[in-house]
Parts: sequence; structure tokens; C-alpha cells
Amino acid sequence: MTKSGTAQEAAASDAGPDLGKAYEPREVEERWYSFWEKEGVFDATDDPSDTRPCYVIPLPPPNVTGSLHMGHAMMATLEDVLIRFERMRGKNTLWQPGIDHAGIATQTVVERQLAREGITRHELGREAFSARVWKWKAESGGQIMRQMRVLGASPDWPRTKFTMDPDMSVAVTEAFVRLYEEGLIYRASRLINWCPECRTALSDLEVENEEGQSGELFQFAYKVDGSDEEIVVATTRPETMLGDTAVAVHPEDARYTHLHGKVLVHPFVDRKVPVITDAILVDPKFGTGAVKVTPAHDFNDFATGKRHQLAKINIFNLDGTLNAEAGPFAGLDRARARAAVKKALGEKELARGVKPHMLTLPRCQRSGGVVEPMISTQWFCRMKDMAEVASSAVKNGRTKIIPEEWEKTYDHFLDNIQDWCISRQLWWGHQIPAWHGPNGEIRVARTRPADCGDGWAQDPDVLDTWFSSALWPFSTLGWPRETSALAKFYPASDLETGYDILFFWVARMMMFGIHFMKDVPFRRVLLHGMVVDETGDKMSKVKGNVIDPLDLVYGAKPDAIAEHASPGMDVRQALTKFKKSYPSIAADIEKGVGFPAYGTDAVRFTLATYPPSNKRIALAPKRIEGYRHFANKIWNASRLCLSHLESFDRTELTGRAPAVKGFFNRWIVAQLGKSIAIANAGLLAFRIDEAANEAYRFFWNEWCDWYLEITKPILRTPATPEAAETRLTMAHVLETSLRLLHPLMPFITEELWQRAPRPSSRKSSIAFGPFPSAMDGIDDDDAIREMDVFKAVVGAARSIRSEHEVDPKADVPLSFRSDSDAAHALLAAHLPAIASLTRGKGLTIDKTGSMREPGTMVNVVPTPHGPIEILVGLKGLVTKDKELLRIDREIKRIDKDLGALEKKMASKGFLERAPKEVIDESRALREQLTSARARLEESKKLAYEL
RNA sequence: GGGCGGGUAGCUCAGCGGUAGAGCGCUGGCCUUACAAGCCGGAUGUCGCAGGUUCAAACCCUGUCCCGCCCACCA
Repeated sequence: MTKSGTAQEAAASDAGPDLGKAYEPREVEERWYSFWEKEGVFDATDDPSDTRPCYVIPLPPPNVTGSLHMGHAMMATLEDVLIRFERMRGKNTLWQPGIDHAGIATQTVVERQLAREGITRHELGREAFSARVWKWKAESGGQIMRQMRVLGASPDWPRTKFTMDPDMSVAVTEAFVRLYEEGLIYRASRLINWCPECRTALSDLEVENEEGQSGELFQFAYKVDGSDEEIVVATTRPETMLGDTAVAVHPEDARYTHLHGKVLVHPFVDRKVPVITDAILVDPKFGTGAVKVTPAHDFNDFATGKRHQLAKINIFNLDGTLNAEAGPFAGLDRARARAAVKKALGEKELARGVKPHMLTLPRCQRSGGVVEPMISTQWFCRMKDMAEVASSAVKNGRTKIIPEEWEKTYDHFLDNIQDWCISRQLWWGHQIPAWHGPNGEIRVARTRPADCGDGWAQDPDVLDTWFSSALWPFSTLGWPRETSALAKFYPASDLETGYDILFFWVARMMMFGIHFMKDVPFRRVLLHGMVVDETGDKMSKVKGNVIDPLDLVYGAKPDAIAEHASPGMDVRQALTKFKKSYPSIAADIEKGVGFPAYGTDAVRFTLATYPPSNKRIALAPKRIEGYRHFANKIWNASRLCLSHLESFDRTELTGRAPAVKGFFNRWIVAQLGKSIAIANAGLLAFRIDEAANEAYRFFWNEWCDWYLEITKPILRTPATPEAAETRLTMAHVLETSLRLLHPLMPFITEELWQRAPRPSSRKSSIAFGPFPSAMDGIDDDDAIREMDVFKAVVGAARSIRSEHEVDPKADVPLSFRSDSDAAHALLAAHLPAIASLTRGKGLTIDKTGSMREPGTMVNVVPTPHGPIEILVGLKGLVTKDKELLRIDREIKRIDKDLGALEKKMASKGFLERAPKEVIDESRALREQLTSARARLEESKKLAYEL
């Protein structure tokens, strides 16, 4: 422990028992989260008198129904790293947390719950239903927020917002009313995407097109009225013919010229269907060249109907069954209707064959149901102008998208944007602030207008969930009120999220942000990829490849893994699926091991090492294991340092790099400075992976592998000035490297930092920083270059030792030969260090090469001073020889096999082939090997004794 | 149909114009009083394929083949 400072002593005693030999993440991690909260580490201030620069990230609000998945873990990690980094750099950091009400998803969850009780929401009524949802939310909503604490996430929790909170609702209403008043929101009857399962309209984005579904192209004939002539059309949806109001052909298609202007007879309903010509709709090369036109249920046909003033006949009920317009087919659902229509056409001898055809199925993002285009009156938001402004804000750099490659995608979306259908036929959400009068009047207002009394009713629809999300960067700060938070924290610095919601959320925030706030909502958009399984497949319950991040943190046995991957499924079946998705840990699963407790820091570090340009992040649990080892390395290296620093006077630490003179001390501080620069650059450029890799490399490959090894002999005599300087350097580098790692691994670094000597200027938590900067290192490229030579020399000597099977305990005579005076000086200065790292005895430096004698092995390393030869005298030291060893191993193996065979022979029930023969063969081979070994040993002895 | 990204060591991935890298795995030696979750050695790749630019290409250009994702109203 440190010598002085009561605050530090108090904190250190908080830190729990003495450091154990192995790092136990759980034991350590549990200790610090509440400490950070108590110390106010996460707090942002909107006090106008605070002059610190701000750094703001709006947390993408997770769904209230959700529980933590790997995507959340990714998001939480990256954002927390950025927030902690900027916080340590002295910024006033706000990580604005929140929860999304998730209209459809939440309503579905609660409706399902009601169904178990045997009631529907309609029986309950709108108000009671809403109360039910709120109750559900209070009890089980927002689980993610609790889970995010386990990951060490550091948002300003007391500022948490829920999109349905009263103040958020005020913002939503305000935005709606303003847009309406500006003519940017309007009501219209249009062909929209309808989900018959959710019974609501959807926006274009909520429709997922499922490609490559094998289907069929069904052909049937329409007869010309009063004639035997016919025209054959092709369709993938025969049932929609009940809503056909025309058949279109290409005007220049000679096959059909004679039918232009003719009228066809609908076989099932009392309707005449005209033949029209349309060059836009019809591709004469496709199908039969004749297209049935269903304006009410197809986007192309809708446009065609508009061009030709065709009737739009809606044949579906809201639940997707056919309505009265379908005549004899009324009441059937779409699948049944399709079969029935085909059958009926066949019976009327109008069917004209079937061809296989690949088709794209539009599915509802939420329910998976097949979306039906329907004509419906809905609220729309005009997007074109706002989109243009949002697009140019990125083009002119007011907002930067990183990685840049996403700019094109963003642009393309905005360039082709359609008006946004914002009304949903749900009960859970922000009810539209519009009132309908008895005579069809519509009033839009912030509150129910006084003159809208009896006979007036509020529009029953609610807004698309994403409408409120689009206001997030300013609604959470108090808008439309002019709060100090809004003044301070808008625009946000970075918006970090997965690329999957670039359109849903990011683009819409850009549009609304600029529209309402006259400034972009954030200066940078940072996008990361999707976490997928080891084979590259999306994680889903269906595939059974979902990993619960907390299972990685705490560890999990196979049955728990199975339950989280495929809830409710038979464990063995689930594990079979799981192993297929994660081949690298299949063996561990089989052994019943599952996941070890990797700990939060290791999981975070792993996620942080994937570059953001990776669209797919294939999670390999084995990789986490590597970083768990790293955590252990940090733990033990720190233990070593702390043992040397027990009586170190921390007032020697000034908060700047110490001015050291010893070569190795200079080198490590220079190296530290380099790594700090690289890490800072990476963190600023959203290349967290580069920062993480550099910190890892520095800590393990420079600090542990070289510095701590080199300084061991120096510190063995602690009273020397050299040892004193080493301790000072060690204290500085330890404290600084913990700060360097803190944003990535907050728990272990806090634990160790609390025990480490540190400058008196430091605050109560490592999280307050400062983050390492240029003043923590020194510029000394000479030291780094010289160290490279040193490392190469040591490596060459070690290599010789190892290659020639020298007894590891034996000291070995070493000498060096070089023409360069600089090399001589370097080697001469570091002979003791080289000796300790190579067990080299009697080190000499020599210009002539006369040291060479029988049994001496040579290695040459190229250096800036020219080649240095490393000579290792092996005479009498080579106790073992590679070939001999190989023979020894072979003999050992045979002995083992023989033993097993003999045992089997002795036991009954040994039924395999001729065991005696096998044993004899083995014995003969053993004889041969033994004599070969003897001969070889004799000759080797001669060789080395020459 | 358009756009984006990827194909580098057995696996997961860095590198993106100058002698092929990391982690895990494999392998030889070492329980050296921080760490065996470790230490010291070692092996491993026609950098998808074919052309081209260059003194020099995994890296740039062209073509091509696979694999992902996104956008799009072709019946």
C-alpha cells in the first residue's frame, strides 16, 4: 500500500483483501460500480458556469421489452470506452440514457399476456389496456438498464428518459403540431403497407423483403366479352384477380393489337375488365406480355390505375381475409383464397399452366407476417426537403459519418426517400394530437381544442415509435423548453450505433434535428457492425446461436447456454445447434465446461478489438479467453510492481514523466509515450481497436516481457540509486498504463490503481483521469532503436540455446563480434542485463572473431550498427541432442503402448487382432531404436568434444 | 436490377505500396519466488482466381468466381 494520503488509504482498504495469485473478475467487479456512482463519476452538469468542454453521446434507447444481447454489449462497450476516455480527458461528459416504448413489440408482449388470462385488449378497453402496459413496464421493463451496469457502462442514470414519459410526449406533440402547421404532415388515402397480423400500417422501412423464395407464376385466361377470344395473364398472386380492374398490354406488342379497347369478362364477379395499353407497366418479354391490374393491392398497379383512372377495389379485410368484394370467396384468408381461385379457374377451364418463379416476399419486421398493400387513410410526413438538408449536412461535413463508406448508403436513402407513413393502428404509443369532428373536420392541436366538444373524437391512431426516437437528441434535454441542458448538450458530439438503424433512426434524427433545432443533432455518426456467430450467421433464437453476454461475464454451464440460445428447447438438441455455430468451443461444451467466467473487462476488451469497418463481427469465445489471460497478466504484473513499491514515496510522482537517466528506464518511458500517442489517436478517430491493440502490446510485450524482466536483478539490491530510479519509473509506468487501459477495462484498472502509488493531484477514482497524454511519456527514439538491437541480440542468443537443447539451468559462455564501436558500447553497457536474460556467463565483446572454438554456434543479427555476431560456446554443455531426444520420445511412446497392451493381455475379454504379434513388433522396434540411440550418442559425444 | 463489404496461417481477425502479423490452436523446452490464465524457442500461408500499373503489390487498376448485407413497385 502507499505510504501517505488518508483518502488513498481509505480507498485502498475499500479495495478488499490482499491480491491473490489469480485474477478473480467477479470478486473485483462487484466492488466498484456502486463506488463510481457514489463518487459521482457518471454525472454530467448542465450548470452554465461550468466551463469544461462537453462530450455528449445519446445512448440508443433499447426497447423496453428487450433484454441484453451481444449487440447491446457491443454498443455499451464502444460508447462507454468513448465516454470514459473523454471524461478522463477532462470533458463534461453526458451519456444520455433512455428506454424506447417500442410500440408494436410492447403491445404484442402485453396482449400475449392477456391472452393467457383469456381476454383481449378490446374487452379491456383502451385506457385499461394502457394501464396494463404501464404496470408491465414498471415490473419487467427496461431490464437492459440493469444489465448494462454489469458491463460497467457509465451513463448519467438519473437523467434516464422513457419515450412515453410526460415530457417526452409533450415534445412529440409539439413536433407533430409544428410539422402539421408547416404543411409537412398531412393525411391522405394511399396504398400503404399493411400487416394483417399486427393490424396496422407500416412504414416502408418496417417491411423486410425476403428474397429468393421459390414460388410459381400462375397463368390464366380472361375471355373477351361476347367472343371466344381470350387473353392470358401471368401472376404470382392469383387471389388478387378478384380485385382486377384492367388487363394491360404493351402498346406496341403486335400479339395483342387486335384486343386494344376490348372488354373482358371477370369469371367470378360481376365486372367488366378493359384491356388497356401501358408501356410503363408492361414488359412484353415477361410472362405472357399481358398483366392483370389490381390497383388496390399492388404498388405498380396502383400507379397504373392512377394513369388510367381505373377503379380501386379493395378485396381484403384488415385481418387479411377476403371481404364481400370477393364474392364467392369472401371470408377466406389469402392462402386459402389462392388455392380456391386456382381451383375455380381450373373448373371454368381458364387455367393456363404454372411456371416455377423466384419471388420476393414482403414481411412485417415485427410479426413476420406477409405484408399486404392496402388503400388506407393515414398520416404522412413529407420527407423530401428535410432529406435534402440532412444529406447536404453530411456532404458539407457538418456531420461526419465514420466509417466513411456509409455516407453513400445514407445519401442513397435520402435521395430516394418516400413520404413516411407515421400513423399506426395501435394503442400503445403517442396518440395523434388530432380531433375529428362530426362532419369530417380535422383539428390538430397541442391539447384538445375547447370548441371540439360533443361529437368530436381524438384520432385513435398512435405514432410510429421512430417518430419519438427521431426527436431523442433534443427531447431528452427538455425541448421544447429552452433548458440549460439543451443549451449545453445540443448538438451531441457522437452518435454511436449499429448500422442497422442508420435509416430508421440516424437519418431521421438528422432530419428532425436540423428542422427543429436549426443545427445537426451530432457532429459525428459512428457505426459499428452486427455481432454474429462464429460461422458468420446472424444470432437468432431460431438458429439457436444466441449468446447471452452475461453468460460470458459470469460463466455458464452448457445447460444455461442452451437455455439462452434456444429457450424452451431440449437441451441436447439446443447444444447440437449451438456447437455447429461455435465450432471452436464445441469440445468445451461436450466436456460440460461451457463458458468460464471471462469477466466484464475481458468481454469488453474483446468487443473493442474489432475494427468498426467490420460489418460482421463473428464472435469467437476463444478470443475472449485470450483477453481474460490478459486481465490476469495485468493483475500479476501489478502485483509484482506493488511488491517492489511497498515503501515507495509517492511524493516522488509529479504527474509527469520522470526525468530518468538509466537506459532501460528511458526506453520504457519513451515506449510508453509512443503507445499513448497511438492510443489517443485511435480513440479520437473511432479506431478503438487500434488503441486496444496498442495498449495490449505495450503492456504485455514491452512492459512485462522486457522491462519487468530486465529490472528484476536491479531491484534485488534495492538500496542502489539505480534501483531507486527503477522504482520511480516503475511507479510511473504502472499508474499510467492502468489509466491507459481504464476506458477499456474499467474494473481491474480501478482495483489496481487504488492500490498503486500515484501523484497527490489524482482524484478519488481512476475514472476521473487524466487520460495519459504526451506529458506521461518522453521522446527518445534513440532509446527505442538501441533497445531493438538489445532485444535482437538477446533473442539470437536464446535461440541458439533453445535450438541446441542446452540444459536450461546451465550458464553458457557468450561473446559478441562486431566491427561497430557503437555496437560495442551498447553491448558493453548492458552485459549484465544480457547475461540475466540469457544465462550467459563470461560475456566478452570481441572484434576479431578469435573467440570461435569447436562447439561454438553463431547467430547473426542485422542492426543499424551493422551485423552483430552472437557466439555461444556449447562445448560440454549439450547434454541432449535433438535426434537423441526424438528417439527417446519414441521409445517412451512404445513403452507406454506396450504397457497398455500387456495390461490388456492380462485382462480377459481382449478380442482384438493378434496381440502377441503386435507386441513382438513393438519390442523389435524398441530394440532397434535403443541400439541406434547408443550409436548416435557415441558419435555426438565425439563431435562436441573435438 | 443497383449499392456496400468481405475472401490473408487449422479457426477468429489485423495489415491496404516496400523483407507476410496477432490471439486461439499446433509444437520443443522450462513448475526460473508476478503470472503454467505463465516463460523461452519453433513450425505454419502460390494473401480467392486471371491479367495490368510499378524498381517493388496482400495492398493500386481491370476482369472474374464465391460469400454476406442493404436498397428497389417488374406481373
